[in-house]
Amino acid sequence: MARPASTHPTDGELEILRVLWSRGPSSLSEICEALRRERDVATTTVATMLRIMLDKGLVRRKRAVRGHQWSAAVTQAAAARSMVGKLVDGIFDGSAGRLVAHLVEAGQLSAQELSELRELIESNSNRVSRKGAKAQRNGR
Amino acid sequence: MARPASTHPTDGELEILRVLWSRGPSSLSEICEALRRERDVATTTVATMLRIMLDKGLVRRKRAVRGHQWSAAVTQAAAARSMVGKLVDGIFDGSAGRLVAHLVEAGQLSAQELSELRELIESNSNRVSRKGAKAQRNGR
DNA sequence: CGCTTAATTCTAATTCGTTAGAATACGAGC
DNA sequence: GCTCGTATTCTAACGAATTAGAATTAAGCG
Repeated sequence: MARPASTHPTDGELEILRVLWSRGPSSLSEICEALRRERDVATTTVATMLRIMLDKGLVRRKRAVRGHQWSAAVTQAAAARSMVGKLVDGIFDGSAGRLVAHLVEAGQLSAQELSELRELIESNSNRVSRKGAKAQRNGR
Repeated sequence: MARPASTHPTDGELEILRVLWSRGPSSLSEICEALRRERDVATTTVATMLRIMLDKGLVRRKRAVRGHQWSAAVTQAAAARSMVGKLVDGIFDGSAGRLVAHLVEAGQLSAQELSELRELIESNSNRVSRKGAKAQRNGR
């Protein structure tokens, strides 16, 4: 009858994951230090969040000389996939294309990004059209 | 010390907004009916959510013959903008281009969507490059 | 007018997310 | 071994989100 626990990382959890993604495995104090560059936060708060994230399977830990060494248990790409999926289902009727169209139309992309994107699509649409005929490459 | 109220619509609120976006202004019972095509929900639950959404400025209401007529106070595009912005800041370091790259690389886009996208970029990069810097196109 | 039914408001239970103090554990140095 | 400081666990407060019953309001109809 209450709210179900989110399967995706929350905002706060994402902050910590960002630190771990960019720094790699870190101690509690290192995580705190990184977070404090953005905003004030108590050490125990971070510790509590880490414990909860451990239960959820978002982070892992390994015994270290002093305390633990914490690391992300989900990759940035995996988190991106699930969050983007949710967004797409939520407002773009499940169509990823609509999301991209929105970005282009809303002018969220710089000219440079657009041109990079064009290249990316170029190289990627080749790959896609060859997919399923991958055996072709060497004989088939 | 508690969680701050979200500035974006929550999952439940989004469900209701989706109904209003697709149906237009609706009565409580019409909203309930639409929601019940997806899952079971009590009328009072929907009424409570609408009242909260009214406070947040997500919906509007107008007196009707019987009760009110409810409508979305935010457009789909505006909601998309804020939610995409949050996602981009959250995992793509503020770069919308990275989000699109993720979509392309993760194979979330069909071949057809890719080609449509290519056209969209074509027509759009003209617009963008004329806006500020035309030096890009044949400079490099 | 009184009954039915839809809509709304009032109230509340329950869990989640966020925050952090208090208590505890433990390695290091004197 | 005892103290110092860092890390962890325990505990808890509290608002947000979700759900919905009970009570109330009000329209429409016979």
